[in-house]
Amino acid sequence: MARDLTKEKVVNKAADLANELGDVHQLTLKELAAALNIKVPSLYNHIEGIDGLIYALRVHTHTIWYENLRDAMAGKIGSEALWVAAQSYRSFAHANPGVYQLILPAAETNSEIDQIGWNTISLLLLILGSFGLDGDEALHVVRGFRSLVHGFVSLELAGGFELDLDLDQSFEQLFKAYLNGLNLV
Amino acid sequence: MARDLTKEKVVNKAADLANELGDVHQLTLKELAAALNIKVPSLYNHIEGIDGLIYALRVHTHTIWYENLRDAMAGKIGSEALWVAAQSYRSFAHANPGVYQLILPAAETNSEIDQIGWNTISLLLLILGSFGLDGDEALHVVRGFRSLVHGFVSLELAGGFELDLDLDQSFEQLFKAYLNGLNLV
DNA sequence: TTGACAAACTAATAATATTAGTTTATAAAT
DNA sequence: ATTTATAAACTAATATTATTAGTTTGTCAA
Repeated sequence: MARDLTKEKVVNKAADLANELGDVHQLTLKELAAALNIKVPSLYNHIEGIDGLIYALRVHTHTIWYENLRDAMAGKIGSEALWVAAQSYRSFAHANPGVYQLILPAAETNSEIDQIGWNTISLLLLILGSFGLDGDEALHVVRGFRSLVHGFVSLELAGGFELDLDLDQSFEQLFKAYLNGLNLV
Repeated sequence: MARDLTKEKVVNKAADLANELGDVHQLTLKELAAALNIKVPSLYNHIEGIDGLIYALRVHTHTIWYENLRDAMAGKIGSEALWVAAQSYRSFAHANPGVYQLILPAAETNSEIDQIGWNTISLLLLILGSFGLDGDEALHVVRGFRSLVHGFVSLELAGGFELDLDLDQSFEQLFKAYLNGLNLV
C-alpha cells in the first residue's frame, strides 16, 4: 500500500496526542493508530511496539528541547542568557506538557539521547564560562540550575501550586534568589 | 476465609514492591497478589482496582512524607530547621524511590490528600514565620523550596546526574545559595 | 448448632499489545 | 506493457493484565 506515512509522522502525531492528554503514558497504540487512520498492527511497520515509540519520543523531546534552548540563547550573554535559558525551559514545558517528563533519563542509558542531553548541558556550561565559572564549580551550578527549573516546572504542570499567587513571580523570584546567592548577579 | 489480610497490609506490600521496582507504575496486580499469596481478584476485597490502589498509595506516601518532615523538624528553628527539612525530604525520597513520585498532585484533586499536603506546607510556613516571613512573600519562598528540593531529588532518582561529582555537595550548595540569595542566612 | 458475612476462590469478559501470516499498492526492471 | 520485488497495509490469532460475576468457605456471633 505504501502510503506516505513515515516514522517521523507517527512520532509527531504521538507527541501531539500525548500533549493533548497531558501525559505520554496515557497514550495507547489504539488511539494513535486511529488518529493516523490505520490499524494498530500497522504501527509496527514504523515503530517497535510501545517501548520503541516511547524511545522515539524521548529522542524527539530531547531534540526539540535542545533546539529550543539553543535558539533562545543565541546572542545572549551573562546573567541575561541564564535567565533566558530558564524562561525558555519553562516555555518548552508549557508547550509540551505530555512529553515533557521524557527529558528525565530512563533506566536504560543510551548514547544517542545522552549525546543530545550533553549538548544541552554544554550550552549552559558555555554561559557559566563567561562568568568565569568552570570545572566542578560550574557543574554544581548546572545541577542547581536544572534542579530548580525542573522542579518548578514539574510541580507547575502537575498542578502542585494551587493558590492564587502569581506563578511568573514565584519563578522569577526563585531564579533570581539562586543567582543572587551564587553572587552571579 | 477471613484471613488476617487488611487493606493496610496490601498497601504496605504494594509500596514495598514499588520501591523495589523503582517505579510504582511498573507494579502489577498480578505481582502484588503473588506477593500476598492470594489470587488477583481477591485484591478487590481490599482495594478498588488499580486506580484505588494508586489512590491509597498516594495517601500512604503523603502521610509518611508529612510524618517524616514533622519528626525531623521537631525542636529545630531558623535556617537550621529549613536545612533539616530539605535533608529529610531528600532522605525520604531515597528511602521511597518507587512511590516518591506520588507526592506530585494527581489530575483529580481530593480533599483527603490535599489536607495532608497542606499540613506539610504549613510546617514550612511555620519556620518561615520565625524568620519574619509571612503572607505572599512566604508562599513564594515555599514554592521555591519545594521546587528546588523536588527538582534535585527527582533528577537524582532518575539518574540524571551522571558525572562523578559529589551529590551531597551539589545539594547543599544549591540549597545554601538559595537561602543566601533570600538573605535568610 | 446454625446463620450471616467477609474474604477467599474459579470462571468468564474486556482492553490493549504483540505476533503470524496474507494481501495489495507502488515502483523498479525487463 | 508486464513482471517482480518490496514495503506497508491488512486480518486473524495469541498473550497479558485488569475487571466483573458468581460460588465456596472459613470465622464469628447469635
